[in-house]
Formats: sequence, C-alpha cells, structure tokens
Amino acid sequence: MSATASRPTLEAVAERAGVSRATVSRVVNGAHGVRAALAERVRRAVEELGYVPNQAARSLVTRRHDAVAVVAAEPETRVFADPYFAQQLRGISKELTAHDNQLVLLLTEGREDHARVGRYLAGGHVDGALVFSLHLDDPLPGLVRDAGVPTVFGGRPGWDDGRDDVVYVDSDNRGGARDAVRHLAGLGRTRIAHITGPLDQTSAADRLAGFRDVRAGADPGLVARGDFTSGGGERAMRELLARCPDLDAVFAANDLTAAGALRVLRERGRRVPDDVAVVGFDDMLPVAEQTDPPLTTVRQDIEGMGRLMARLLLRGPDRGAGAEESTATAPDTPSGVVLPTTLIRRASA
Amino acid sequence: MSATASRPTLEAVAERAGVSRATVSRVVNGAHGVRAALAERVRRAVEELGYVPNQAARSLVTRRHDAVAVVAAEPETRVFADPYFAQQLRGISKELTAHDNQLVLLLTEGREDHARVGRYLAGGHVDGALVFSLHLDDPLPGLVRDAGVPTVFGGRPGWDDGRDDVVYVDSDNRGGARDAVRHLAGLGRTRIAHITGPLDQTSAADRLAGFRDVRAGADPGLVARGDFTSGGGERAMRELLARCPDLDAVFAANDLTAAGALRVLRERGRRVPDDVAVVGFDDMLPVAEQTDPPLTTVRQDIEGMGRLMARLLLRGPDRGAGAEESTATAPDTPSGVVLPTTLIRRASA
DNA sequence: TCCCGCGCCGGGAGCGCTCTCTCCCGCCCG
DNA sequence: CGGGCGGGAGAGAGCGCTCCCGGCGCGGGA
Repeated sequence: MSATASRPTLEAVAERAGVSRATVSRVVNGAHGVRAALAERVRRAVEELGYVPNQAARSLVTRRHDAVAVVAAEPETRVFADPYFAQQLRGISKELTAHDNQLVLLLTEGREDHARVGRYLAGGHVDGALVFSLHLDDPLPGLVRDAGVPTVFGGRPGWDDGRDDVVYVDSDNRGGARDAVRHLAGLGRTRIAHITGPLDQTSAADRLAGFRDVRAGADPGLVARGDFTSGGGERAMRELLARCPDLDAVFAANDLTAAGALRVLRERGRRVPDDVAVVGFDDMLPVAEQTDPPLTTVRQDIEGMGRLMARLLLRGPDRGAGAEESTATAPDTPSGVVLPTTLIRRASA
Repeated sequence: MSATASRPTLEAVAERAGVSRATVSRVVNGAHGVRAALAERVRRAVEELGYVPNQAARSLVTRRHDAVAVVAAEPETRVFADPYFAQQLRGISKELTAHDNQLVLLLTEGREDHARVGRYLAGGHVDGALVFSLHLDDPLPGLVRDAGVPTVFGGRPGWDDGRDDVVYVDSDNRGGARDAVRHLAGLGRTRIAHITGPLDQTSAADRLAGFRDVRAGADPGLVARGDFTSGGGERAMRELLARCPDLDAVFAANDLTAAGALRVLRERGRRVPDDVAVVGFDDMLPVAEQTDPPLTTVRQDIEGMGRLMARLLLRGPDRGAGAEESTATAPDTPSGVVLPTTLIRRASA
C-alpha cells in the first residue's frame, strides 16, 4: 500500500544525528530547550533522510489530529450552492492550510450517511467540524452536537433558538436584502415585489425578513414564493404579474430566480430596468453577468465566510466544547458572526 | 481537544465481553474464526460501550489509512471548472464512502503549496491520490510521482507520452467534439467555425482535435482561440465574424464560450440557429439552459468520472492489467479510461 | 568550597491497535 | 484408547511517536 520502502523514523534520525529520540522530537516540533548546535545537526539529519513524522503515531499519543471535517449535505452543494460551496471550501482550505490542518470532506446523502457521519465525528478522528446546514429540519446539527466535537456552522442553523453555544458564520442576508430593496426604492420604485427562496432555508427566510423590514406594510400580493431555481423564478414572476400587473420592481431571492424572472418579463414585453427593475442575490458570476441585462445583485464574501469558519474553529471555542459544562466565560466569542454584503450595480436596476 | 471523556478502547470492550483484545479485534474487523456466540457477545459490548476503533492506532500498525487525497489546483476549480469540480468531488465521495475511505482535500495555489502537497503525499498519510491536472506544464504530476503514492489523474495529463503507466480518467473530449461538429454538418452547415479553449489544457486541445477530425481541410480562418470564458468567446466570435462573415455554425469549446459567442451574434443581428447554429460543450446547467436560445451542447458524465477515478484507485492501480471487467481501451493508451459524452439538443443548433 | 538550582538531554513508559505465535481443547483416525 | 491435527482463543511484542522524569554538568550564592 504505502508503496515506498519503509520511511525513516525518529529513531533513525536520532541515530544519524547522534542524539536521542526525545531530542529529535523536540527539534521537529519547534525546537525549544535544545542547543542551537545540536538542533542544527538534527535538522540536517532530518533533511538528509527526508524524514516526515508519522502522523498516526503522533495522533495516537497527542490525541490531536490537525484535521478538520467539513460536512455538507448533497442537495446543498447541488441545487443552488454549487460555485458557492466550492468557494467556501477554498476559503476553508486556505485557512486550514495556514494552520497546518487537513481538510476531510464528508458529503452526505440520505439517512444512512448521517449515521456514518455521526460515527465518524464521534470517533474522534478530527479535531473539529465545519458543518453546512441550511435547512430548518436538518438532522446534521443534532448529530454533530451528540458527537461532542467542536463545531462551527456555515449559515445560520434553523434551530438557533438563542442558545449561545452555537457558533456559526453567515452573511448578512437580511441586511443585504434591505440594501437591495432600499436601492429599488431609491430608484423611485413604489410597487416592489419579492420572490422568495424556499423558506425552510434560513437564508431565504432572512432575505424575506429584510424585504419586510423595508416594505413593512406592503401588499402581501407582492410576495411570491420561489425555490432558488430559475424555473421557480419564472413561475413566481408570472404569478406576480397576474396579481399585480402594475409592479415596477422585483427583488429576487437569488440570481437564478432573477434570471427566470427576467425571462418572463422579456416575454411579456416589459423592459428591464425601464418598466421593471430587478435585483438578485449572490452575485453568482456565470449567471449574473450572463443575463440580459446584466444583473444588479447583492454580493457576499463567500470565501471570507469559509475562512472565518475555519478560523473560529481553530481559535477554538473548544475548551468548553464538552457538552454539559456550563462555561460562565465572558461571551467574547460571539455565537454568530455575520459578514456584510455589498450591492453590485449592473444594468438591471 | 477531543472533548469527550476518554473513549472506550478495545481493552474495555474485551473486558466487558470477557474475552481478549485479540478476539475483539477479530470481531471488529469482519469476524473470522470466532465462534458465533462469542462474536455476538463482543458485538453487544461494542454496542453498549459505543466503541469506535481508534484509526490512528490502527494505521500505526497496518500502515493503511483508508484515506485518499484529492489534489486540485486552485485556478481549475475557479475559472471554468467550478460546478464541474464539485460534481466530480461528489462522485469521488460516493465511491470512497462505499469503500469506507475518507476524502482528504488538498487545494493548491502557488509554488509553496506544491511543496506542501508533495510533503504531505510523501509523508504517507494517505493510501493514494486523485489528482486533477489539466495543464501541460503542471508541476503536480511530477510531485506526485516522486511521492511514490498510487495515483489516478482526472483529465488526461499533458505529458502522457504513451510510455508512462499513467492512470487517468477523462471524458471523450475528442469524440464529443466530433459529434458536435457532425451534428452541425448534419444540419447542412458548411462553414463551421470553432472557438478553442486555452490550448495548454488537454481538454481544449482534444476538442480542437475532434473538430479537425471532421473538418480536416477546413479554412484555418475558421478557428479562433478562446480561453473558456465568455469574454474570450465574445472576442473570438468577433474575430471569426470579421474573417469569415459567411460562417453558418460555431462549435464553442465550452458553454461559457458559447454564451459569449451567442451574445455577439445577437448584437450583430445574426439569428440563432437560423443564420448561425451554435454548439457548446460541458452542459454546464446554469449557463446552458439560461442562454437565449438554450444551448445545444455536449454533456459529460462528470460525476461518473469522479466515481471511476476513485474506483480505479481503490482497485489498486498497480495491477490494472488484471483480469477484470476493465473498460475497452486500447493497450497503447496504457491505463487511460475515457468516458463517453452525449449531445444534448436544445434550441441553438 | 559546597550545595542548590537550572537548563539540557536521554531513558523509558506507554497511546490503542494488529498480528504472530503459542496454547488448549475437542475430534477424528489409527 | 492414544496420538495427531486443526480450529479457536489469549499472550505479548511491537508500530512511531510524545512526554514525564531523572540525571548530569555548570554556574552562582552562601
């Protein structure tokens, strides 16, 4: 299996350098209390032998793995979050790499996978977990909690019931939505509609909340339900047009939805943005730039979210991560971190 | 770190079941030579204690890790391959999961990362590697080879000179391109142009080769160079239109390119498909379905590629010539497996 | 001068598991 | 009825590493 002829051990390095295993070990993990001359000799031996520490042996005694699990449910990574997830992954990867941690990817699909993930996490193979859980009824969070592993969530978990032992990173869906709607209002639009995402996802719910923040008393007929797909956007747009033919702006819960809406608007002969202004969400590039006209939308710092998740995990809210011990610590590690969004102005609004 | 109070060991299970460690070990790894009654008792003890084997300890002695590294360079996962890479990852994940292997994700960016990856692979932390290497001058393949780890490549490596026993999985870029061009020809088009991808990537080169297979003696002016982006597609399309105003079909190296071409064609008042038929490649859904008109394109089984890569690796790439149901590849392409593509007909051609 | 203390280094005991080797017991065959 | 044989179970030796502890040499204070 491991192909190469037996790799050199600490022992071998020690012998070559004429010191003990302990000394080599000290040098290898950040020399400290070793005379410079000796340390140098050890380093040379390491170099010459091409020594690489055996992580398994190390973990066995330290009980640390320098590895973090990233858990995501299949559907997320598929439907709407594709480039999204990849970008978060990139952010996570960078941060982990910077701290010499490995990234173990766990993609789940269906119930049995959940059990598997639970077992894996509980098995103590990793030092922590980054979990993407976008649905209200997602079983993952519970599993992870039972596993007793330090965890940071990506996206606000639906069951964030105020317990502050839940650490998550999200972008400011609500604030971003407010910005989008205010932008439309600032354009002088008065009949602003909203196509939601699937409301069992917190991001969709939060965007709707943001819309309502700004258009408090708006005609409820101006809100139609979508599902983060372009097909859903088309359907919702038709519905809206039927109910409120006089609408002059649409805030779509994501870019795909906006693309669908755009298509229907064109088909109905409404000019964008002249007759109807449209704003999306996500700034999913291949889509937002490709639409006609290019989409004004709300951009999130997706990679930054990933980075932050990893950083929070590594900084460790741990210590108190053991389930029951009620740490009366000062809450300077916020339970939820929300990243700002920015409105990207293109031609559609 | 690993939070929970010390997890139960083999020893603990053994004690509870009233047997020796060895026996528990035998039961845990596929009972074999243990009396049913005893085995059952052990299994109960495992259950009751919630025992999970310590992978580190196991690896230490077996020298296996049941883990596979997936190595990909940043730019790939970014520019063109975003949803693409995610899908392959999904396929890989499924296959690995089915064989109880973990997926360690290594994203690289820049030279120092390469060194890091090399060290990691050489460090014997994983049983094998799946490497995505699309560029001719990619340093990754060399690194991996030096690391002496069983490897399967995703995409034909540029330096596959026919001598190397390189195992890779690719989709039939050349054949798919041929299908696309034949389809255009079958539509009665006679002035068929091609917008290439960046030709330092084998996929782009192979698609160009496929185009040439069908249009052997074609006017060289009918080939323009793109870069797999929509901007590149626009530029190339303008160029083509300037050189050959009478062209009546375009085969674009990927969907993004096609989308760019489509935009230019519309801007120039050419009707698609009436005046100019357009075919893309990839069937990148958010793009291909979103264009106007929806894009006829060549679909690859991306997830299947991922799956196959993992399967080949787990099968043990060294004895790939074994008497298995190996795919029908010519022996002169030593260990490359090429997956078929299918033409998806939509409105653009 | 002696002794205490401190800074470096080596010895050794495991971490939790697998695997070989040995032992034991029951059964079959001579 | 005894010896050989084979299958099932246990004992023990590590895998490569970290970390505790004890020893040793040197310097400074009494």
